[in-house]
Amino acid sequence: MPTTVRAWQVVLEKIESDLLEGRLSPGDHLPPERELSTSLGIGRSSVREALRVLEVMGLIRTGTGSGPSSGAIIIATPRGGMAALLRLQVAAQGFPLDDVVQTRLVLESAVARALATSAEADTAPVHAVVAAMDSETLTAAEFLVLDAQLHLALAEASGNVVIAAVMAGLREAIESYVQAGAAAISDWDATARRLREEHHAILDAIDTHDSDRAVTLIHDHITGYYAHAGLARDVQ
Amino acid sequence: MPTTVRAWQVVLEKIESDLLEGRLSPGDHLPPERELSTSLGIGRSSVREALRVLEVMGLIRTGTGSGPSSGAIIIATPRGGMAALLRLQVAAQGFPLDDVVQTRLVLESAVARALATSAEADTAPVHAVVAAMDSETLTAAEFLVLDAQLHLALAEASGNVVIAAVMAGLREAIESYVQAGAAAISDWDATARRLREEHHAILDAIDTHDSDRAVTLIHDHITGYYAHAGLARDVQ
DNA sequence: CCCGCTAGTGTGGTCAGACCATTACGAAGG
DNA sequence: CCTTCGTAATGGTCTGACCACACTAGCGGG
Repeated sequence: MPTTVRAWQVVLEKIESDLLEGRLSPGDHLPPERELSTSLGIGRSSVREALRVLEVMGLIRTGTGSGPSSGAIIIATPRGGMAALLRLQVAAQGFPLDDVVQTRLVLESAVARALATSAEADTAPVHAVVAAMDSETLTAAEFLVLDAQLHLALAEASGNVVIAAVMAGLREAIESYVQAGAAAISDWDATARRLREEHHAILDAIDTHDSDRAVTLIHDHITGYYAHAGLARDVQ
Repeated sequence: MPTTVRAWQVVLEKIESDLLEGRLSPGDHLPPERELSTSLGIGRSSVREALRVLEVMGLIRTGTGSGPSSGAIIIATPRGGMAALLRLQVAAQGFPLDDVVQTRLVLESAVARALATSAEADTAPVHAVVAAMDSETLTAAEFLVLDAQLHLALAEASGNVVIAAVMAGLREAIESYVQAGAAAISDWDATARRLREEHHAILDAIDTHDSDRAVTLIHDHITGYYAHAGLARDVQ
């Protein structure tokens, strides 16, 4: 039992309960910091600590000045917060790299299966990214940026925002490792060619509703890259 | 491009880079707030905002007083942070309930398959929880607490801390809905009996390495509860 | 010499007040 | 009617102060 509730926790709980009770919804403005401070009987600095947490977690956006775009506004965009959390945990060694990769594997396999099974999934954004990656003039870094977009587009096409957010976060959390791995690959052009072919094959399997093949392909695609880049240790 | 880097971001970036470069590791103490403040040329209140973020994300633990357990200590326990993030996002409607349930489904199925496939997985903690749930004198709330522990124990047995953390967070994020669903079930005793049987069946499938059956059982177990409690709308 | 109490020190937790930068709005002046 | 400048509202930041807490060193009594 926490003997003492810290001041900023009071603010956090108040806002969370306001959200749950429907007193606050996406798009709404939070009361100004000074008003929250006086109404809760809590110093403004403590209020700010709570708002900072909400901001980093992607729940609010803050803006100075006056007018409709100022103040703290509920936005509920989970991407940034999830990415920050995962990135920091990986940095602090709370999340082993292998577990991150394996989780990606689980989620992407599920996404591929869902897309290949669904009849009305919209894969147009995925096709657009794959087409962009066909350019031969891309550097490794540019290629990897598009690759991240591709996997994110797949997750978004599945329509599950939780999976999309987690996958985007996982990918960003290991971004530096992916870049380092690319630098360690001697023949990048050949690797890029192979990756392009795999992307086309995955998309083809999805579009032809061959779900088992889609899952196998994306599984091999991910494990293949990490093995090739010398990052994986023990992926199933 | 962020035109202005806010003061607390500087602190966050400094600590993240210290973690990545190995200058900070789990168990280490952060410099005192006042020292960080002067060394970075940033006000103490801004330093505190950054530390608050790290604390809520489960990266550090703070303690007053002096001695080895005081100050800010790197702990990297992702559970609390993941749970807080998911809970708030669900509250703010950034994460639809259905997507949360579906993600649970994906992760738990993967966990069940991994456990049933692995030869040396230690399922003793899982058995202990299942045994505790066999008591007939449990209230619905107590039963659900144990149920949460059960699913968490399964995830932990798989050895993947990322999946375990996400699953624990997802479960906590929808805890209030699960409780509300239980209250809406008329014949709770019969439901509890059925859930117990399903738990035993799942564990049996895992122990006999019947992975397909384990996946099917856990899938039906979860979808069954949400449908019965009137929570699910569109789970695949 | 040893034990116990006490004053001191270092830490996070909190608050109050001040000032700045930015933005919008409105009134005054052309 | 349009432009311009002042004013207000808001977050962003810093400073300084005080409190609560936990340990530590040193003093005094036995």
